[in-house]
Amino acid sequence: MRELIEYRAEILKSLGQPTRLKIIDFLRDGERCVCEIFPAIAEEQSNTSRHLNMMLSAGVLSRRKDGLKIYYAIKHPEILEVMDIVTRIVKQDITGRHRLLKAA
Amino acid sequence: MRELIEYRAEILKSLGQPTRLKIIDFLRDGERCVCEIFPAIAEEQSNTSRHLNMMLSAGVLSRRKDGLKIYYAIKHPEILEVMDIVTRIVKQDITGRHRLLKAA
DNA sequence: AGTCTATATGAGTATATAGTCATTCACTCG
DNA sequence: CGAGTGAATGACTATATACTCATATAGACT
Repeated sequence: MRELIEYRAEILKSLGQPTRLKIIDFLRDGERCVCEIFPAIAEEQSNTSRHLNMMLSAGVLSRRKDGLKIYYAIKHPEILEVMDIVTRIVKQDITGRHRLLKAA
Repeated sequence: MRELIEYRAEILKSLGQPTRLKIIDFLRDGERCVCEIFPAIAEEQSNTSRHLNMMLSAGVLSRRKDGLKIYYAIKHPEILEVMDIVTRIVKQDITGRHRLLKAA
């Protein structure tokens, strides 16, 4: 069961990159094909494809083919919970910083 | 507000590495000094120090000095929620895989 | 002051990552 | 079949990362 740690790290790492976060944010409302994703996040198709693939093999996304298009979606709704929690932490920390700055 | 994404990524990235996960797991029960942490996770003192520093500047850990010792702790309890969710995802995925393997 | 202890840092190495451009692959459909 | 479309991949570059060993810092204690 020691690989659990590797697996957990893989998931978290795959979420911890700005371009991939943009993808996750964009997929929040449901599955999208690559051709919708890369313009939405303003990245190259090839780069987007690599990031999608990485999140797929980390177990964060799922993939579905329909004709020529490949649709990616967030595989576990819990991923969105994680994102919400992290967003909450960030906002807390930022207001905390403001407080400190004002106090200084 | 666009830096929010960078900040979120920084937090998640800082959690997405096996050695750092071991540290987080070890700090689950409360603050510990470096001298307790690095033997517990079986890593070099210097390497441990760097990881602690990284998580500190990502806003994941807090730091307290007491005499010669430096105590690190998990800064936001929400971090543990995140870890629990991710663990749940991993376990789900693993049992899912087993099911698939058995079916095959 | 001098020693000892706990932590941090410099320097170096090997590997991983994100990104780009060009090309290939897998299909679909006329 | 052949053209055209959407997605993936090869090759490359630049930068970041994890780690190690050795050394530096900061503070405590005699």
